[in-house]
Amino acid sequence: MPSRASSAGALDRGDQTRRHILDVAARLFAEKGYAGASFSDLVAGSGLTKGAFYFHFPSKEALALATFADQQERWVDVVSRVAEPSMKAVDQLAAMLKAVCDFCETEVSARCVSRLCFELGEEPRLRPTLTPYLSIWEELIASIVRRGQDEGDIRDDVDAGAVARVSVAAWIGVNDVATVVSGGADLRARAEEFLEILMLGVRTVDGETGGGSR
Amino acid sequence: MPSRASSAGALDRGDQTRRHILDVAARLFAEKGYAGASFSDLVAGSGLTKGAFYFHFPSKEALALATFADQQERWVDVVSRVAEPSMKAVDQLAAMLKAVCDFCETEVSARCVSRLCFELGEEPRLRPTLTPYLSIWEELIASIVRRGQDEGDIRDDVDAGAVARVSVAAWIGVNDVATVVSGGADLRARAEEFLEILMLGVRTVDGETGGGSR
DNA sequence: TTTGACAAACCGACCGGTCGGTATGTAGGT
DNA sequence: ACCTACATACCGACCGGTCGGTTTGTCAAA
Repeated sequence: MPSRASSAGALDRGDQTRRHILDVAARLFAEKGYAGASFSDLVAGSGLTKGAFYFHFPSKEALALATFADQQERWVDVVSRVAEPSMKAVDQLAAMLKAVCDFCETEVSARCVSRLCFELGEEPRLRPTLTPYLSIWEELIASIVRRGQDEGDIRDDVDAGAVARVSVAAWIGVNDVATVVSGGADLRARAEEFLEILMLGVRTVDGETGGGSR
Repeated sequence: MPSRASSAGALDRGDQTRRHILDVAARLFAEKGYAGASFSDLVAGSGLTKGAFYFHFPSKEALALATFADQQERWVDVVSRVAEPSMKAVDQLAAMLKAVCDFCETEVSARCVSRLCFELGEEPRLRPTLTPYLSIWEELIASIVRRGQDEGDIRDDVDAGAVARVSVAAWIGVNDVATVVSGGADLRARAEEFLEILMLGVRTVDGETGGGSR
């Protein structure tokens, strides 16, 4: 019996450390940004040493990229969890917005994705790695908007892609503004304000069959 | 009788230097952010020396704050220049958006205002200095929206303040996204997309007297 | 079952360079 | 002479990164 199973608790020690490093990095990058969070900060923040860091990641930049990818996955998880097939598209959009607000309120590290995206994106070399992050959201939202059009809740004469692009950008801006004016306290209020105004324009008028609000 | 007037050409040499430093700082802060632009970068970027910098500004932070304030004034100038009393409010909003797009396209340093606002705003101590920047825009836009309501072009049942808050946040997000996905090339397209969708919701329906679109 | 070879995981001292900041010097106008 | 407006030299702390060494876990031969 080459036992097989056993290997638990030992072989994945490295994975655990890697995970820990990623979590700490996400928090610090979210708080201080890429340039603002020094390697020493990261080392001190975890209980580890430089050697451990550089064993798992070849450079600070690579660590940031890995952190970015890791946290992006969490965002995708959070958002896809609210998708119930029975839900109407317009309700799903609202639920998604609520979910990301919850996420931002409970996890300080949530903001690291957008911060890293924009700070690292300054370097044109890294853009191909970063921009898909935005595309994913834009495409996801666009597809839901199109479904909303099929369901008759969203006007047919609006460009689903444009709605998606605007929504993503607005969310990012709302997040930034809320952070600086209130430390994130009024994030939810501002986000709901946006959704309300957006829906004012794209929703079909009650009682109509869809295809323009007048 | 202490001469007074004459002093031209000599006394304002310092002002010129200060101006030059501010311009260089604006460009570098816009490109690299506060933490990313080192003092040495700033010194090297201008043809000057550290001594000159520290004569005019007591610290890097003070320089950043001064740069922020200086560039913010330019934004106010750019926007207020498009305001003609004869213009209808809705047209003025569109003109303002066009003006800020132009500004961002021609002046790379334009972005330093928002970057500094958010990066320095991380420090709660500086928020009281920074947040008025956002309030100014929100209040300016809100007042124009209210005028649009008086003129019957904007629905009475929308909250002008909310429209303003959303617009400012959306603009900031649009600017960020456009920078990272295209280096700013599609800023105008994305900005117009936003205005279109916004207007879809807040504008009164043609032929109606104003006060709700249905 | 012990043992020993080997690799993965981690440590921490150390590197050259750069950070923001200061102290001192000095040219030139008034 | 004195003050403004710079230049220069220098500081300690810290930057991201390297490296030789130690520990920890894996597996196979004895």
